[in-house]
Amino acid sequence: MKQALKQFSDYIVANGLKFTPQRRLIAEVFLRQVGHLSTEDLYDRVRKEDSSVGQATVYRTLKLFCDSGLAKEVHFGDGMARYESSANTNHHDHLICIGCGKQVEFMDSEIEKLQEKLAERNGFLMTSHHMYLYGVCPACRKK
Amino acid sequence: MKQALKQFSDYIVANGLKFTPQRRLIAEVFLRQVGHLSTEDLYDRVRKEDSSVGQATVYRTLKLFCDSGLAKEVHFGDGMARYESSANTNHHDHLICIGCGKQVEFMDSEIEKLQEKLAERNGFLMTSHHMYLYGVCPACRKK
DNA sequence: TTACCTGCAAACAGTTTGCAGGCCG
DNA sequence: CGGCCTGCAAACTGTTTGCAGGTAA
Repeated sequence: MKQALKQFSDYIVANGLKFTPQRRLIAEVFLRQVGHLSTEDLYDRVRKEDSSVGQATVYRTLKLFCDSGLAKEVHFGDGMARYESSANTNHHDHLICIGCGKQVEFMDSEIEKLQEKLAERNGFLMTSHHMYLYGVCPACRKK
Repeated sequence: MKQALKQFSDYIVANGLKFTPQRRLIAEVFLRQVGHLSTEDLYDRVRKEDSSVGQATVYRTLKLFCDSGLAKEVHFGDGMARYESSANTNHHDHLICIGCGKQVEFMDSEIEKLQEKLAERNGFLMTSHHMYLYGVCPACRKK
């Protein structure tokens, strides 16, 4: 079993929960994805492999992913939650094209350092952050 | 008439729309606020001065604020839009306490510069960004 | 066996929209 | 006077929840 999936099943067992076929399937499909996934996307993909799975189960399982540390919820400001695996991928931020919606993920340790400094300057102990840069991508700039 | 309010009425007239009492009231109440305001907050405040105003009008007027450049929509990831005046206040980002929800607004030109550089490095022309830092505020750290 | 889970559908919260009447310009 | 606006309520969208039956351990 892959590492991330094992981490999930361990979490489940450790908390007296059950590692059901649905949870396994949802986790497998989710972990296959490199970037982020909306709940609906994930639901559609899961249903392609087992059409009997309910939407509520997907929602509930995604919550479980977050609790277990397997996934993280991210928001792009369009009133729809998205999730990304925090097991395979490292922390990153988002660069989003306002023309075509293309998304680039990046990480800049210099910015990260400044953020922590800034939080500290305000007396805060920083635990996490979200950063979204919006702009026009190379392809859209040519149009 | 205050500058920001004038900007709004100008925009309205310029687009062949009407500067109605409701729009005026909503704008006045909105502009009175220093930080950000949820739609519901604004609705409640407006109703204290004129209880006949409908919720839909507040929603529609907030959209109009955004179109006119008077306000900007911001998201904190709790599934509820908030708006802040872009007329009186300069651009800023948010530092949010995960303990008590306290919010500090800040602006750091060093970070801003790095963000633009980064976007450019990816071929993007940056137009805007959102940055949210989450952490524990001084008061909550002591608990 | 017995929690815990599931799918379903109803419930929810925030937001949008259709409509009949009202009012600004 | 005519087109834009309004309040109301119904519709919508993403998400959550109650329930009765099913199932992992």
